[in-house]
Amino acid sequence: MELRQLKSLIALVENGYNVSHAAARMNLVQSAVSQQISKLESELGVPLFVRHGKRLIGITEVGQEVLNYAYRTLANVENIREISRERLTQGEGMLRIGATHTQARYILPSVIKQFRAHYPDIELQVHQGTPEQLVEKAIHDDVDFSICTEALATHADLLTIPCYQWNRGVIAQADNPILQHETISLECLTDYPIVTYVYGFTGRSVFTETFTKQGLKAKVVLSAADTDIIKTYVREGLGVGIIASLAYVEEQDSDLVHRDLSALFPWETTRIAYQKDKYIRHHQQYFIDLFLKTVQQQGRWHGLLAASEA
Amino acid sequence: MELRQLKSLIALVENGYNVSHAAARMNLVQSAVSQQISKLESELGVPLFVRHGKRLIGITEVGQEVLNYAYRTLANVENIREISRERLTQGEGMLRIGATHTQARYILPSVIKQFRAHYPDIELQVHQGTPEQLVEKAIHDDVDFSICTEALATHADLLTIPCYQWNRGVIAQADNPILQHETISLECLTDYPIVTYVYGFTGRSVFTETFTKQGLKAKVVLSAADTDIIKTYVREGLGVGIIASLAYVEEQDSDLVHRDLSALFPWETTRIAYQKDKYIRHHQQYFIDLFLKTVQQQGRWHGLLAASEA
DNA sequence: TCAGCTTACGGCTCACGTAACAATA
DNA sequence: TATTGTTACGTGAGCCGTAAGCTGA
Repeated sequence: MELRQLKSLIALVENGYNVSHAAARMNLVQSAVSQQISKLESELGVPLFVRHGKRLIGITEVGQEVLNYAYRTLANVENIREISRERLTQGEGMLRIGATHTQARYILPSVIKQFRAHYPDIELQVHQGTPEQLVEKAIHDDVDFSICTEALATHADLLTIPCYQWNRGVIAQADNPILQHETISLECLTDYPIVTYVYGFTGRSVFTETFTKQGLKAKVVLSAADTDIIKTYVREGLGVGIIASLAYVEEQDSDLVHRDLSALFPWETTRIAYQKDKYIRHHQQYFIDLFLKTVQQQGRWHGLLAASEA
Repeated sequence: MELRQLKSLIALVENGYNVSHAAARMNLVQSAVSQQISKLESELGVPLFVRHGKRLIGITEVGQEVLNYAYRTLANVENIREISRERLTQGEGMLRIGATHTQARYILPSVIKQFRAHYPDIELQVHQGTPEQLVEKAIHDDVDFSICTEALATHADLLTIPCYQWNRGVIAQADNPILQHETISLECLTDYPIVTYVYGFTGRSVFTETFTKQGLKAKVVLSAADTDIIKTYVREGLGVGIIASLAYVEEQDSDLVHRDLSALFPWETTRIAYQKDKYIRHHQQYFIDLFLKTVQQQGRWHGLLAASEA
């Protein structure tokens, strides 16, 4: 068996079972790919593709299993290259972090500042996106890892490390009547117009679900993807904001009052996610360690750590 | 990069960095291996071996990392072969189970009986050994998986599945004075000559530790690797036996009296262990499922399952 | 001097490209 | 007929083997 054959297999599947396209993608002619596939099938003694006459129209069950291992095999080969590249370009290269706006704005700055001090020559890229996009980016190696709260459970190819937990708080203008309640309950919140995150971001689905479970419904008058926009509209008097508490910054937001709501909502866990079989370069590992250390020092962990790596 | 090169790398390390031996092992001449290693090193751009002049005397740090991925890569390739072999020889082949005497004698029979009914043409091999040997066998693929209680935590390359829990009981001849105690305590046990397992088997180390923690010391007059021998000497009147309760069989051992001691000792967890990256054939998976189902039906689980896969 | 690795060179295998053929839509 | 896959065949890259050259022990 040759790596060449596994590459052909993958290219073929990724190009809709079209040998010509796969060959073009590999900078080869059709016949070359055709031959490699034949060799692989004859060595294994099992057809890997479903054929209508000569035309390939699908993959067999065995083919699918082989394909999975072919991906892993080539990923390992890529890791070997990465290891040596690491050695050759130590302290150089780049670090591509996938993060939501909340992470990038409120959590990452202090970590990145420390990182830069240690690795001044590494180019840092912060890729923003929705949690779904970040998961995709991590899977397709468009980023080295993604930091997010949602949408991580779905993919089996990702390894996730729980980093910290957060919960919500309400922010309001100082004269807002909601602040006169001694303790703020869910029922009480439904009386006020709310500004919070859009679906898919920063725990919005859990937010909504919490009300639904109690048979309640929050009056969300505006939802936004990031906290700064929420604050802006709260300042405009559109309503009270419900945000991740970590996004309330005493110094900058002194015109707004923040009240903790962690008694009302479940704690959310933010995780770092990266490809399961990916080789982690030293500076990547350093960043992860730094991130964990930093959030730990900030006391951002609530409750017990559930052992949850797959 | 070529698989050939990774094979050379591995062969070289496994033959004490001796190119000639490695080549002989691969049925090649020295120069061939030498060339492949050169190619690999020049492609990666990093030396993988430590040299004294021309002689190889060790592996570099990078080399070690590359080696790890080389093993994984070739393991994946082997898995691909295994997948197709599976398809070609469905229902044939063999199942190689590593087990201690206790497993083989008291737990496996009913599982194996069911397995044979479903896969009559599969050759069954039960490889016995000490837990340490079984772990080694699993790692070196001398068995498909090993079933044991000890020595599993040590190796990172093994995946382990908790299967069932067991604890100890005392067995004694009906007229033995120990049976007159209403409840048997650790202190009480120290008064009697004890026959139990040797170190490394069936929880012996935990057994000893339990006494030590209480500042006690059991008077072990004879230790053996398997329960049948312990029973034999108990019948000879040498002392009272302390065995895994599951090894007391009402029908066969009616001449001996069994008293449960699970209040005194920690529960032990028996696990199935196999290579992390190994491809599991259908009949292997079937056996594992059958084993789990059977011990579960027998109610052999005590307490909560700790999520413990690595 | 021996054991052991590298380098040079030649034969041979085999992967790829060209091209003719086959089959499907 | 256009598109796509297979088969046949020639060429060239490269792998392995032989053998000569180095280099420590």
